[in-house]
Amino acid sequence: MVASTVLPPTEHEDPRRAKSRSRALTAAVELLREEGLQGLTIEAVAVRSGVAKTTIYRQFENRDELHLAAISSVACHVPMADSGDLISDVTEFCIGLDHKLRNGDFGAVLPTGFDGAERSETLARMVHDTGLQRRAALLERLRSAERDGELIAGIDADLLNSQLVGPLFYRRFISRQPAGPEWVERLVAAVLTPLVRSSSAVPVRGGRPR
Amino acid sequence: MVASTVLPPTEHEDPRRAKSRSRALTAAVELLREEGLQGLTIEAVAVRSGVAKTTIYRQFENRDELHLAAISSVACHVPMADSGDLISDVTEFCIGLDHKLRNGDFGAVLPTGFDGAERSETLARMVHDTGLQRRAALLERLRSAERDGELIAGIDADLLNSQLVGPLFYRRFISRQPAGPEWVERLVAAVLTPLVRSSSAVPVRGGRPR
DNA sequence: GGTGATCGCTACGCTCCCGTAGCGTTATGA
DNA sequence: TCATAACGCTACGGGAGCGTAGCGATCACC
Repeated sequence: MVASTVLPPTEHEDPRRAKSRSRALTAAVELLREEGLQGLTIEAVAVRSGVAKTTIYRQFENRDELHLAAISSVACHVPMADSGDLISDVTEFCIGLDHKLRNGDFGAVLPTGFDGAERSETLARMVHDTGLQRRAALLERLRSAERDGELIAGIDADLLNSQLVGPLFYRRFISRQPAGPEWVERLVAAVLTPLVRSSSAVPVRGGRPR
Repeated sequence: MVASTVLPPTEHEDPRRAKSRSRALTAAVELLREEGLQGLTIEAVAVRSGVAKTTIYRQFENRDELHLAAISSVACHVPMADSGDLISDVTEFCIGLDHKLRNGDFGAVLPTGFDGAERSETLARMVHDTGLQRRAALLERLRSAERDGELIAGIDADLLNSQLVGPLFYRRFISRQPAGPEWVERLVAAVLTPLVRSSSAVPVRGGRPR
């Protein structure tokens, strides 16, 4: 996906080529941060990066391809621990995700793709793929908890993913409300507590796990 | 909010003015649907609506203001019933919201504002305000259920709002997964069942759902 | 050290869109 | 009826950005 226009797939790549692409992508991400999709123009990237416009066109066919590459260049990895304590692992995971949504390049650049994804299949897939690693990690952890008997059997892992991660994205991009570690902690507790086997079923409320 | 450039607030408005604005806004929404924010230009709106470019400038200072007005013009109302059965009321409400997110102008136009909201305070407020009625209706219904004893006491209504509505937005705009009435029903059940008092029915964690 | 790939630079034509001005025409409301 | 407010139309200067072409200089690799 997002292949450069002319690239030797496995073979050795000319370091000059790699460097100019890297500089262009960095500038593109900065521009997206500061001015949004509107500010992402080939000309602006050229000026900021110091890479000649012609050189940029040698690696990216047009602005859309550069945009795509910029988004995929900031895809982030959120680590998922498996300590045996599901709720604390997932809480940590969600706190990490929330932090990346609100501080890193990832969260800043992602919304530049939402509108385009409505009409571009490629961009839609890119926006979607952005969450694949995260979703896979979460699902795997949930299933492992199910196997270990920490969770009740028959959980709907995909539904749980939406329940855990959806509110974070929602508050960050749509309702634009604050979140923060304590809030995320409450969210995870509310979602998972009713599903864990051992603990008595005390739902949500002022619980203070960990 | 989003006041027209030159408008007599309460006084009678010239019907010619109202009509040209309405036609312009309709065209703007269509363009946003079909081509996204990129396609929203004063010239394109003029051509499509049949309203002269100069006339559009007489009512909207620039593209951003027109964009803002277009978004606020599609703000939708989701009705909330109070039948005494909380889960069925909320389920219906969420199904209605999901439907509007995926079919109406509202869901099509909203993402055109996500990127800009990162940098424009006005647009951010607009995107946020888009959910005010919905949030208020949901919160009110939750509190009424709490008063009636249908819900346990001490619920965090704002958290619940994010839990119920967040996943819908998330799947619509970010993960781009399908939803549908059955899925929404499962979501609402998962979120609310652990909190309803008379939980003789369908405990999510009960014996052995399988 | 030689060869080919890559770069930076300048320049260009082109398109789109901006926002304004001027003017005659038409509909509104007093 | 009549003043005026709003309209549509045309025209314009200007800026931004696109994408390409041609060139000499430089760097990587054999």
